[in-house]
Amino acid sequence: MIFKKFFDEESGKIIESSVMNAITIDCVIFGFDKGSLKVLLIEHAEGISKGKWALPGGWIKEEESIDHAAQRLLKELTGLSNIYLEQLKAFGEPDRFPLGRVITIGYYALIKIDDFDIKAGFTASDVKWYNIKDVPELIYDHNTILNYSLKHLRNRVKQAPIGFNLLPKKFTLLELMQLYEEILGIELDKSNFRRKILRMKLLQVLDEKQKDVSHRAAKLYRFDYDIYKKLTQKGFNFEV
Amino acid sequence: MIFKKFFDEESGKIIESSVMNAITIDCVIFGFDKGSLKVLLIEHAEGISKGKWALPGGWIKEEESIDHAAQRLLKELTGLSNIYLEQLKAFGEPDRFPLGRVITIGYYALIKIDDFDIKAGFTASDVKWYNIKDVPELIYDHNTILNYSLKHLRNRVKQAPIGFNLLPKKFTLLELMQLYEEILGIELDKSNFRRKILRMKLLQVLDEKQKDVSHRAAKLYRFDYDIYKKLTQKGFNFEV
DNA sequence: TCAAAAGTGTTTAGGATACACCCATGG
DNA sequence: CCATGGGTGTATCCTAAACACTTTTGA
Repeated sequence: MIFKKFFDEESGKIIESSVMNAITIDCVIFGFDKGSLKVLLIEHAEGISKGKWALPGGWIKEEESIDHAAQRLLKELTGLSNIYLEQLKAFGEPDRFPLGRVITIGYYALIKIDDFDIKAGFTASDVKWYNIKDVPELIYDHNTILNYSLKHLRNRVKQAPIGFNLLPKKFTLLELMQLYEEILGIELDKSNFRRKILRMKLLQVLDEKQKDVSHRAAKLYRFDYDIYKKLTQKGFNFEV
Repeated sequence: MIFKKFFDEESGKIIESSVMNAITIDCVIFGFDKGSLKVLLIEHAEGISKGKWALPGGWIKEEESIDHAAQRLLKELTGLSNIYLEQLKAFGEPDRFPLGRVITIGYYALIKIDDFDIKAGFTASDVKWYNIKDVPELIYDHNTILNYSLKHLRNRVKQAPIGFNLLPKKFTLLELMQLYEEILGIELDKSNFRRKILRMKLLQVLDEKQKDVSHRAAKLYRFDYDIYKKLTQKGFNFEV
């Protein structure tokens, strides 16, 4: 039986717990800020990868489900809970990890950057949001995992309105459009985008407008998850 | 180090090889025959699940990638190689396997039933194509895995022309339409389906017709993978 | 000559696309 | 009064969908 150290929230202490020894979880956490898609990376503080950047990840406890492990790790690493988190796939090349055979299960999350402060966990010396275009070389196969996630995100965002998880609760239509433009790498027509997105009836207009902008203030909208659930039940396509 | 028995093709003997001890692979193999979607199941010949039906699956060797393991297992179990095989996702509830903590990685394949004979492998006492609607209770969480695959297949089939993997090389448009109807559980309009599918330019008309049918013989078509590759490169949607 | 499926044609409604234009606001 | 983005309107083209119709062939 292998034991690893964890930070226990209830007691506030570092405890040891048994973990599965050939499987890890790695999380690709996407954010969106100032018109750019970003990913959360950590710098390893110890071990063979000390000083190198990596996707946040960790070990699966013996008694928890893998989904739970992903949620737990994300909470430990970012402070966030109850967010959009999805399994990507398992990565299992025999040589992906230099110290033995370890398969990792990739998860990805979309979060609202403004909702929380990031802070380096106890095996990380630093944690930073990287612009997708400026990601450095990462440890192991983490660049592969990231690229796969990105491809997956581009597909998923066209199937379901998951992009909203990257925006603040209240947003303008232009912000939403720019999010899609950034993720998909395409240009969209303002007028047509408005019509398309509003026709879907997924957005609620708020009785509120932008402030402190040096031009006509735009209406604010919010995404209505209940409406979305009703629409998905009878099959619903989200092409932009 | 844990060892398991394998059938070695080169020597024709049963050999022992080291495997990863907390991870398995399970395969959902879909087929299509006489208008019905089918799945390949095996009956366990030994162990705690003796006499029960299950998805074909097995252990991952220490030195092989998980994709390779899936391909190998599929070959051992069905005789088929080099076919459309995709990772689904990992299933990791802590209680999914009764004798310990084992995470399984699900794969699925679409194959042409007529292309090969199925035969029970050496830890299986029987192997059978089950109509999707008649699948019995399976071991562990295999029903969950199967249901997930089915949902996934229904989605995937709308994104990419993977359905062709289920049909014989030469097929009629009506057969193709019935395949989609069966998988998606919907009814399609013959005329509109023809137009839509032919406009995509994915099919090559053959200089051949159906034989031995008691009505007007239909033209035979085949799917052209090269054309498909060209089309996908510039983003290509496959809604039916 | 009938049944059954192959295959074609036509009409209509609604969405996609492109693009011109007016509106509101801060500087 | 101008720059900037917010927001609306419209003409054109294309496709989806519904459905009626003709053709071919074996029994």
